[in-house]
Amino acid sequence: MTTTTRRDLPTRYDAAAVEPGIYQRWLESGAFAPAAEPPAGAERFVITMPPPNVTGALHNGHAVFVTLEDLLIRYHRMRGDDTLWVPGVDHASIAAQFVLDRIIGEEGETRASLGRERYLERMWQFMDETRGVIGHQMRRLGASADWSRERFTMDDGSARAVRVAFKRLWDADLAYRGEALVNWCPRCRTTISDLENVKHEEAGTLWRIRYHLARPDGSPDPDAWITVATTRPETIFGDTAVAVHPDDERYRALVGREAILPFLGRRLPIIADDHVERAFGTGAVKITPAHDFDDYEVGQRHGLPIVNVLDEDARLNDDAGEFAGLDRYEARPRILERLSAMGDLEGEEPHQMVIGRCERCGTVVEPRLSIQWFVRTEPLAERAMASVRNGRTRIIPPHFEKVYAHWMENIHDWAVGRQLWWGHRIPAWYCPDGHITVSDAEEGPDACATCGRPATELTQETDIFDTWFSSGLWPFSTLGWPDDTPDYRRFYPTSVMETGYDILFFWVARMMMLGLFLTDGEPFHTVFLHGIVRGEGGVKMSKTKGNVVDPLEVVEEFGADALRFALTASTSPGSDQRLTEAKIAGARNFTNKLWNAARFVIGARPDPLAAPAGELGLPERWIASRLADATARATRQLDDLDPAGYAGGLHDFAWSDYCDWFLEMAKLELRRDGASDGERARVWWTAARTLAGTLRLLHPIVPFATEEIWTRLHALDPALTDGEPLLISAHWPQPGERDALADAQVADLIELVRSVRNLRSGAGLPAGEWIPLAVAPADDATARGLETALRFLEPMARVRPITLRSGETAPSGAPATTGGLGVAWLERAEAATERDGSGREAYLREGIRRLEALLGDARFVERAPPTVVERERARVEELRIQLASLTGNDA
RNA sequence: GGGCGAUUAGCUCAGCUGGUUAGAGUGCACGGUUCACAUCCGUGAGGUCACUGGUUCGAAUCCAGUAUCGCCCACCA
Repeated sequence: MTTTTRRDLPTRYDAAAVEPGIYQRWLESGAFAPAAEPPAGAERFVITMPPPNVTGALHNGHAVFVTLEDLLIRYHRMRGDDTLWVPGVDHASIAAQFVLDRIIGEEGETRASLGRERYLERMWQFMDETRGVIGHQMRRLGASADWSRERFTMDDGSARAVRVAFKRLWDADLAYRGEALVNWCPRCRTTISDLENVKHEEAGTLWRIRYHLARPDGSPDPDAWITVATTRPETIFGDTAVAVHPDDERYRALVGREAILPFLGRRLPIIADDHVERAFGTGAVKITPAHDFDDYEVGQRHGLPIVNVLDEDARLNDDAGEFAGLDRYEARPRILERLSAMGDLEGEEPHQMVIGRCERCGTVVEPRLSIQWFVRTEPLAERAMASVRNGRTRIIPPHFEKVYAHWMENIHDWAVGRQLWWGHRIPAWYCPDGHITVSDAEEGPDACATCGRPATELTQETDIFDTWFSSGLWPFSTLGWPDDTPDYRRFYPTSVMETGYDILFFWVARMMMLGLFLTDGEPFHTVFLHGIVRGEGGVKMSKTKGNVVDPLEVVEEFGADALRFALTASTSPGSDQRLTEAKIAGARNFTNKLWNAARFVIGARPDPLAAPAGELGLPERWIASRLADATARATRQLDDLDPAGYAGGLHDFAWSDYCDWFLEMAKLELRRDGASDGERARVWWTAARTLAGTLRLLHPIVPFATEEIWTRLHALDPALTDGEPLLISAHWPQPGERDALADAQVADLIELVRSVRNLRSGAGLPAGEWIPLAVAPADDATARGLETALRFLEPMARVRPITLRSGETAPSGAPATTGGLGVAWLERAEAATERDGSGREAYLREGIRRLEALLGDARFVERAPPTVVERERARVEELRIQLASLTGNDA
């Protein structure tokens, strides 16, 4: 038999060196995948994760979701639940095309030069190169997802789900095709959703332009005009009216007359509409229905013609006369120049305005009139709202329920078509007569659903779906839907959907709407939203700012456990957090602390190990009680989705209770003269078993270090691990019994040790010197139990000898302290001359003063609950006794 | 223009449904080579809980208002 000793183990835990090997062992053990059959009576726990963009490398924002989801799944796996975590990536059509366009650009190609087919071939090739990156990074962080079920939103299963979903929406009249003004990115050359149209406050200019009034013969009156204010002179060619407010006295006489459009000479009716803000600009607005959302509505109200003057690249088209062919921003100054030359540019002023830019490329978004596919969202939103309102799906933190509800209430129809190539093509076919056939068959329809023309005469829609359409199906499409598969039956609906609050609308809302409609149930019962990870100084990490911390670099330096712990310990649902190197280093120190505690335990094993003998001593009973408490708390916190509380609580338990106090006491017991081999064995077993219990509790958050230590404990003696060779598959512990007496006794001991150390330090006594101490026990009962306590007090406070002085009080001037165990004072002449370092007396006096004031207040005694009054009375009594024993006076 | 959140030690943050003299980590100061760990151990300093009112026997905690910061939504061109 080989014996492991401390010497065999390095004093520092080298996370980066051991983590990959541990992950490999987990993989080989098959621990990540659910059992073939659900365990009898097991509860279900299924994670819905946000599939990251296939194109992007993982950043620390992703590390948060990997960490939180992994910790939940590991916890529930240990609980014996029927767990599943399906990993995967999103095809991110617009983002992927953006990246690929750049790549092929470097190769001298463009989208147009390649054509759709070759472009898509190139895209799949690109996917082969990048698809594995995210998965690799997730694994490095320890993600215990079921990789055998890994999915991609462009795989066949997703494609089928998309077709079926859309067909059902179409059949239910929840999808339609129609003309509408949509957000258009001239650079990406596609429609984007409202959410992708990011508003920015920017400095612009407001120009005042004269539109001459029309004379009866239709010619412009050189001496009469109406001045409009605009920020977009280049859309002038699309004007079809001038609007003023109906109550605006300045213009009342003009309503009903006509103005002449500069350059083109078109006659524009002057109309009255409430939409116009009298105080803004000149109070007169040019109405351009094809290029402004407001104007479009005004146009609808007044039956105005719609004139589109921009092409898909945002260049002026042939309707722009002499300016045709110019880019919108090239045209602007030229138009202004000409207007100025004509004397019709009345003036300009700086103007702060909100401008929409494409989330992906930053180009100013152009409202564009086109025929698009829409999903009718109102009926879907109604249900999605109800599910949250009635609690069938809860959102954490709860205040996001309001945000969610507000968005749902004001929802617009969802323009789902994208004029891109990389994505799921909309399964709609047009026949020459204009009929639309939507089919969910992979090969498309056999014939026009309306007139029966054969498939050969039909042409498929070229638009693809918004990426979020397929993501919206994720919780069930990844489980085999629309087929009634075993996975779907077993794992749907899912349990916790964990993601960042920034995609609440993009993704969560869509999953709710589509899930409820398509599966007739909520896709998950809990939405857990985490915050954004910011860097040093609180700035959001972004590539352009160059402050992105690569999780893999962190992992290499500090270990995945450290990153996971740092992220978890300072996460608060829905709130942003700052990730600093100091935090990560602190977490790394914690894993090192665990490692060294294990080194001690392993090295301290008596050899040979006798059979444990005797009753559990005070430190053993105490740590068992503390472990019971830590277990109960950790369990509750994980059930309540309080990962930060869980991490923090165990950090304290492991570091403070177990290492600082229990192991220190255990050392003394193991080395105590006169201890029998059986007693030593008993103490060691407690130390080792408690360590094992702590590892179980910590495993979800620091899986690697705990697994590594577990392995060594198991090798040392399988009895320590209950014969469970791998911690990842070990069971979550049940909390043991609390021991109130041991809790109190050790709490008193700790207080006394601290107080005496405090006295020493305050008296300026050298750290290494042994100082005589006198102790007067609080009472006879304490006196009888004091022997054990003093055994620990002596070395821990470095006091010797300790003399019992029952009934005595501290001589005046002696550094003294008191607590539950009684009074203690340093017996040392020169110490007495030093200042009283404890401050204990002042503390007690202040406490008594406050409580007496409180209890002397008749209103408090009369109105506060009796239990509270009673508790305060008992407290003041306790403090009085302590003070009396300390000073020798009857206080 | 609406709405939401935040404001607690130098820094990063806990503090649940109101009830000891408000905590932790980190930083700082001082002291430590006793054989788990200096990525460590011990001791200490440091906070009128943003401000003003109110409710209450009692408020960091509940209510109202104010200020500052942040975020989300929104059709003044």
